Amino acid sequence: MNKINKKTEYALMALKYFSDNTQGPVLVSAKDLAEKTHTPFDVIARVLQALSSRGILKAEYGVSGGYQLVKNLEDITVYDLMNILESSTELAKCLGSETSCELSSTCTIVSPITNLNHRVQNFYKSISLAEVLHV
Amino acid sequence: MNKINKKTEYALMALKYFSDNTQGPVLVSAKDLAEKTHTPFDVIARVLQALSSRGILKAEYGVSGGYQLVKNLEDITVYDLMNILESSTELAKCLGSETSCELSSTCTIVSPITNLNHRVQNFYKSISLAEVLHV
DNA sequence: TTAAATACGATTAATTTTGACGTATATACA
DNA sequence: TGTATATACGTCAAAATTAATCGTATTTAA
Ligand code: FES
Ligand code: FES
Repeated sequence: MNKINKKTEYALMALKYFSDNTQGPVLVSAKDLAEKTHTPFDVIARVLQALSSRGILKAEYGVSGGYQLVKNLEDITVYDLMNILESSTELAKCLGSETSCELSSTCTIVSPITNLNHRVQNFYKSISLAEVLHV
Repeated sequence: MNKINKKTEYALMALKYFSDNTQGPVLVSAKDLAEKTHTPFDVIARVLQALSSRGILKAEYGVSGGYQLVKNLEDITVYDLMNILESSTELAKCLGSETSCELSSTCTIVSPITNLNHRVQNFYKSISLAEVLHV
């Protein structure tokens, strides 16, 4: 289906909000972001946690806590984001995990798929979030 | 999830079989291809029908019938194949169909997603099946 | 006439994605 | 020091999508 999932979409919305509102308060809570982006709280909360654990956001606990953008969008690629939020960035199930192609020895297109997979990943690695969001 | 679906995978297998066996008989039946590629008959049969309806294969009815490759793999792009066999080639549900982004006016990333979508599609349009399969 | 092949509508099964619930932990502030 | 508010995360259920199957019609060589 070649689609990015909702989590990646929500992440783009959140990051766009951060980069569009550099004047306002630095810390923005998950609740606020859910409202601003019209996304379900539970889901975007998870997304923010994931971005935080990967050093893109910084989390502040407590009453007036929230998240802060701490990485430059120029330095994050679309591939990075997918890697954090998609269940898998591989073009086929067999790639990447322990269920290796070589084991299922009947497959006739291991090397074509592997090759295409690399090309797609390199493509996504070549695009920064700054490029995507500042259009 | 960014994955190609099984139908696209099976199509690659079938097309690879055709292009690897230019010496043998020109017509190959769905049954044969299912055996050669170790794929479920019903599914690959549908795939072959789809490729046939789009002018990539030519179908021959009857007892000694089957399919024949009638298009040059150089002239088919990965995008073409996805367009034939994937439920959608768009990066987000809202793109392309009648459920337009503009209608769901709360979305904050319509133009970024649209832009990224074009880039991805152009990327897939730039790769031919010959390039993919002859590695 | 019959067997073997394509064509396709409809349905079911399997998998993946999305969202929700419950609870633990941390911190500012009254 | 208690309370409200915020992040963190394990688990589960619902929804959507993908994959596979069943049944039947049509075409044609032998
Ligand atoms: S088993 Fe990996 S491409 Fe087929
Ligand atoms: S509605 Fe189309 S990208 Fe959000």
